[in-house]
Amino acid sequence: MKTTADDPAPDAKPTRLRALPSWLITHIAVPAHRLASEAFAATGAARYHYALLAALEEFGPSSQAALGRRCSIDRSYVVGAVNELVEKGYVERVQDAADRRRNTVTITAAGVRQLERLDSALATTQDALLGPLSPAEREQLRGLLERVLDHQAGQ
Amino acid sequence: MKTTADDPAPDAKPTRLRALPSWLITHIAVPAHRLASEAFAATGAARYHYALLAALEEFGPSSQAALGRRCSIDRSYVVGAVNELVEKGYVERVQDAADRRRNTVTITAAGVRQLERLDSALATTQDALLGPLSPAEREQLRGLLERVLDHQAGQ
DNA sequence: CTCATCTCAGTCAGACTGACATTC
DNA sequence: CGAATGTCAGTCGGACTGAGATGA
Repeated sequence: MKTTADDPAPDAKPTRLRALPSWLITHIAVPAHRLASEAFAATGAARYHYALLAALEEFGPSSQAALGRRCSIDRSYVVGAVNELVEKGYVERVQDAADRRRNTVTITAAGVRQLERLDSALATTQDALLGPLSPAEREQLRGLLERVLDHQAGQ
Repeated sequence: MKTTADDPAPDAKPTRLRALPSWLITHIAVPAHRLASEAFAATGAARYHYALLAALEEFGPSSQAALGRRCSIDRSYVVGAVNELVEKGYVERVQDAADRRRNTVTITAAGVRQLERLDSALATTQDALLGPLSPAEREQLRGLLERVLDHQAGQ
């Protein structure tokens, strides 16, 4: 007897939710975060290491505050993450002579190598995340997401 | 003097991050979540109300466990959310006569009206989230996200 | 004086876990 | 017995806040 809706495809999602970009995004964010964390852990990296190394490699030596702004990371976390990176020899932290409030953080050669290791670990991750999407579709998705993020950053 | 990378566009994001779908998604998820929460609050709804009402409207009366599966909500939260919806008169909860472990939850006429209010509140939200994307691009994005989510659900 | 930087301590909501009684 | 349901308690890492010391 079919009094309740328990029988058919017990985990079918309501079409209203599937039609809602914000719902799709917040739910995809969960595996996206998990996959990235696993890739980091497997490469001996932690939470914000990749973003920090990427910013240092691209923009050169920076203060911790600037790093935080560039990577959308709170300055409180930058402290700890830079500590870890220093300990592993991936960055150097020296007090800025011109502005002695600041620490100038610089990526090392070992840091660049670690960044490249993380690059390839993350490439695998993106495959697992995007699954059946073709390269063209992935780029399409990436471009659309980039525009959405830019719009939000401009708010 | 330009010894550090603090000067140019102080919040420019590293291209490595912008190239990473998982980074884009997890960062867009933050405003997406915030915008939806605000829309819910403004309509007198809370956390999971929309998903639950949508599932009930589409699939008919369901047990709380089935609701949780359909909406990807832990059954612990379903309890509280259904309590709130009952209190507001948007759903009814009665013990299932055939299986007395279960509560059968049914949406009311007032619940359908509330669902429609939430529909239009969320439509505004999607505009704020997706900003400059054309309708065709939004549908393209939505379709790609849907395929990614389906792939993750199948994992 | 005001502001930015770095650092650490504390807070706080949200996601998850475990346990339990009930019923199939 | 094992499995599912509804319910409630507790736990736990992650995001955020505030304050304080230093210096521009």
